[in-house]
Amino acid sequence: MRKVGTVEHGSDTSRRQRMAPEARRAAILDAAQTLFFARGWDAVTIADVIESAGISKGGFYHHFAAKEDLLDGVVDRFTREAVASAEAARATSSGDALVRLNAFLAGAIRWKAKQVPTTRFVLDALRRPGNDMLFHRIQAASAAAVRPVLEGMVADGIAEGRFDVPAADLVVEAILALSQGRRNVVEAAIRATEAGDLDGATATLDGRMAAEGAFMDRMLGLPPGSVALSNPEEYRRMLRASARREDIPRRARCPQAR
Amino acid sequence: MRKVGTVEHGSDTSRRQRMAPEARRAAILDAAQTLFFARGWDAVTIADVIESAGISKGGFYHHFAAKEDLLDGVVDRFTREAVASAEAARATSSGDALVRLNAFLAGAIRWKAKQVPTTRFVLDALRRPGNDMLFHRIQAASAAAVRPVLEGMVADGIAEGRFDVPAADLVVEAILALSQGRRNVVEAAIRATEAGDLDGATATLDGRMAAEGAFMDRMLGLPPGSVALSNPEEYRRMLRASARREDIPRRARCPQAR
DNA sequence: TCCTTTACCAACCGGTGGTCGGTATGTAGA
DNA sequence: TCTACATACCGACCACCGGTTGGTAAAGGA
Repeated sequence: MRKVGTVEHGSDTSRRQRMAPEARRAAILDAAQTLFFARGWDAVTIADVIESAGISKGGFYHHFAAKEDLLDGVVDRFTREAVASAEAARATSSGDALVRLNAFLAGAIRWKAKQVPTTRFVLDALRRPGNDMLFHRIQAASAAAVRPVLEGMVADGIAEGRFDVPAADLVVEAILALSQGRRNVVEAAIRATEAGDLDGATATLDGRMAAEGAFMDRMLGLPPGSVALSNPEEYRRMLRASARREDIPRRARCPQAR
Repeated sequence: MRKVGTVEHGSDTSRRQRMAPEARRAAILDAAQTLFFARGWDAVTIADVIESAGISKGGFYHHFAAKEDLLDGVVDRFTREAVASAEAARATSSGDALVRLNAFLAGAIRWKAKQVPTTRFVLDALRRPGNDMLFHRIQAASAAAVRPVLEGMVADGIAEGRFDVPAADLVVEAILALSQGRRNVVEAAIRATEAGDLDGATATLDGRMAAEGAFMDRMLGLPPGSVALSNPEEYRRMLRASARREDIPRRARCPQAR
């Protein structure tokens, strides 16, 4: 038996409003996502989350069994968005396989651009130890979500006799890897933009995308210039938008500087 | 001031043997590596490591500033081995760029085969939350170590007029991604081997490697069959060897089943 | 022999994820 | 309207983990 005494656990002043379960869950998830993106996985404590979400520790553990469930929730949200975007791009586009592929890729890039805050965070945090987990999970989940769509498009192109590939699954793997490797270029471009060199940043990013297009032409057995990823105006617009956002403030206290 | 009293800190019975710094460091690193590979990053505590290495907590922190340094040490070892293997393959091979590339790839695959215990661990643990970090670090460090070698070989081939590629850096990215994506196939092949289907496993693995070769032919602008990765006899031998090893035992106590 | 450095130790600490007994707010049936 | 049960929520408490600290003894040079 524990010595609890006559403590009034739920005094009227401290008791919070009762919310619908899904709403409370979403609110906690929102708070957690913001904090994770600002500080990284292991720099965020349950105490931070419950303070930000306005709930007690016990209340938190009523909705989530463990801290890891927060990660799952955030990653799930990303995955769902990516899938929805990819499926939408696939559904709305018409024409032959190449046209649809171009539309899909453009849509995916545009979705990625909307994720610049996240990207920015990942760029900052990639080398910081505590964020490996969050980064890895998001990347793996996104790739897993996009892969089947890409596979379908490549298979369609082959079936239509439009694409000529020796190994379709390897092509998909390579395309996925390219989009992940693009991160470094985007990082450089964003930094250059913030440093004032919008022209140089645009050239860098557009050059990378043109090279990716040429590479995909080669992989899919298409004549050069078929996969059209070069789009300087759009990239300029994206970079300019990315430079305008504010950084999410970091935690004030820093327990050990190491 | 802390109340220490007259405690005998280093009684004769408990004081350990004094070792050479590098030897002790290596011993701790060995213990840590075994534990990490068996249980994963965050399931291993400092207490586990020091118990396994036969040293006190204070002694541990004399050699390592933080738990993360253990990770760095383990990953560094891997990276160094990969680099050494790659450089050796590059140095010993003679002939034109294609011959050297084939020799290099064969050497890299053979090195990977020696890592089957690790691979086995990663395969088991990839979905377990605690190992994301270890997995991600090893993969990133290996890729970072191999990338410059690959870049050099591709550049050589282009300079010799042997390869025809639109974007060399993207080709390297794709090759790296292919070797990482191969993991899933290796996983399936090892499982099949352990289930008794050595022929099927060999066919699966060799098929994948043949496809990778064909894909690289395409990327490098070479006639089909140039990059020779198909080698059923060797893969059969590797798989048979991989099936013979024992699993590292897991931790006995499990704090919460969750 | 003395002194400095170094390898090592045990106790301790702040903080973190997670648990537990208990309380208030619904809501369904009598 | 009263009662009974499920559920949203609370906050004190706990085990334990990574890391710090003050101190000890062996090694090694002068």
